[in-house]
Amino acid sequence: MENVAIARVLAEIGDLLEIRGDNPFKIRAYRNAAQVVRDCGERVAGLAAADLRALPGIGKDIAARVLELAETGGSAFHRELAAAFPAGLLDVLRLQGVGPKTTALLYKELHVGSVAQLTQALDSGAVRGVKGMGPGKEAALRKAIEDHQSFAGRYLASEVWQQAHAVLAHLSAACPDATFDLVGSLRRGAETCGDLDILATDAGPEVMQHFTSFARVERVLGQGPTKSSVRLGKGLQADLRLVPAQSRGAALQYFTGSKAHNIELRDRAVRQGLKLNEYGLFRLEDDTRVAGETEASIYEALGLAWIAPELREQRGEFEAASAGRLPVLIERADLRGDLHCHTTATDGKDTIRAMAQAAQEIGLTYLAITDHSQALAMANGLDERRALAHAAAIRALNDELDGITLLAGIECDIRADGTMDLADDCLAQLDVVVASVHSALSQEPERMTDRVLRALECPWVDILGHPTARMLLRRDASGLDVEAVISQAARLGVALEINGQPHRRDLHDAHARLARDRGVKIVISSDAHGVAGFTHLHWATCTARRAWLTPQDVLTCLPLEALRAALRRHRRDA
DNA sequence: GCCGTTTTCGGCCCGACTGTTTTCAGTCG
Repeated sequence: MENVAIARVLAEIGDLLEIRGDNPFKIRAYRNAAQVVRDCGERVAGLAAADLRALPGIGKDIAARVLELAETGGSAFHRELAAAFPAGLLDVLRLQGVGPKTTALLYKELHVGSVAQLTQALDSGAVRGVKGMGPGKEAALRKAIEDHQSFAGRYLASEVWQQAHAVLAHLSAACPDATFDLVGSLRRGAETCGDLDILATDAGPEVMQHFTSFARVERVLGQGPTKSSVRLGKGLQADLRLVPAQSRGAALQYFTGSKAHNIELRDRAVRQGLKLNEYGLFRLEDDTRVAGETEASIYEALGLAWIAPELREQRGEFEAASAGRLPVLIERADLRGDLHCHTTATDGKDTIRAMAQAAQEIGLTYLAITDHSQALAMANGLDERRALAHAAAIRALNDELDGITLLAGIECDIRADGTMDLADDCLAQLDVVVASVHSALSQEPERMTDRVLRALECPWVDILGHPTARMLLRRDASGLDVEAVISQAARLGVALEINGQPHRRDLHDAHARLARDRGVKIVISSDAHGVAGFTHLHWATCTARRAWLTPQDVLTCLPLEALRAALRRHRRDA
């Protein structure tokens, strides 16, 4: 059983306990454990009880449930809880504005067990007969159902980024003296976002009116003097909070999250006789402000170094910050080259020359052209003859370029049986080979793993591209045993890619961190299919930072000659 | 249900907004 599947069951136990009205701290414990499992780089299904219990937030009971899930694929406790309520009740719980109390009330009073039954209860007028349900609630429920049907609920970070900048441009024009910060999951560099969070300082309450009257606002969900929420196009919810300038640091900290990080930080404050909220850090005894104008002042007052937003996921950042062992995280500007992109030779939109110029303009000093191999017929993939001719053209262009060096590479398909799509003597003549899986994605986990392990045996494979082939919000990762692949990559000196396409972000952060810990080098790639695609390096860097990576962990931070020497084909220690 | 440099028992983050309440509960982040 994969981590995401185990995490799903644990989270659902939390939801069901909540409807049942159970101890809120028990509910939190299950949700917290679900997050820990989801973020764990290793497969928790493969861990022994003692190792499970070593994970933060997993104690005796939850460890036993995880073991049971790993062994049997199910949990008796989960089945028992689920049997007590209709399956559709969890959908009711997830409606906007509907919490556990309302869900339980509707179920108890009206036997509402699904969104469809809630619609019926609204239409029949039964809802308004329930105590506490007025016309306002009734209308809110109808809107929530409407939203539930039209919005899936999560958005790619890159989509939210675009909307965010449109909102910021509008607000900045309306309130030129105000300061606006993007906070929430977007600031943490997350892969997907549930909403968009914006913080305003140095602004009057009229900023709320400007916000809710923005042209792209489809619905105002709430408006007050310091907090407003709106629904933008495609259903994305955006929240704006206004705080005084002296609280900007505290509010940045608070609204950036994550929730788990904030709970721990507040807990630390309480243990030191302090109280932390979005307005500042205060002494409990007399409410004296201790810090709040900057984020760093808050962390410092709590005995911690400032923690980069990407690390705020309660994955060991507090221990590192208090011990002075936080990593100096990689930044986009540390990247000296890109080893994965496409041109018009296959499915790219721009020529070799245009790609080279675009890469140079963003500060790169080398670029590997890695078009597709023949198996990707749909993309006009290259056979051996075309691949070598393409390589010759790439190298010839180097004579005309100044300030950037092109490498002749290929993104070679890994066939369903694990053999490479191009002959060894062809691959040997190239400067760099990225091996990737593009087909037969539904293979059984064992077969998929064997396939990739076999591909890595090919001595000319330097990099494994987008290892799990997942597509965020579209399809799950393949059944690949990533830990086994990491071990093989470490043994053979193959680098693993963090692919920056916004819907890939593959490897994801937890696996990239594990790979680094096991001695595997990482490559940060754009997989650009046109000059605009180099912006993907930003998203790959976000993932690398969330994986705690430093420039020393990433091959593409090396200058060209050192990079060449570090590629698997040239490694002396391999 | 988890956890421990005050603790193996007794805690566990905190404030804004909404709708239904005539003083507050529920939800959200």
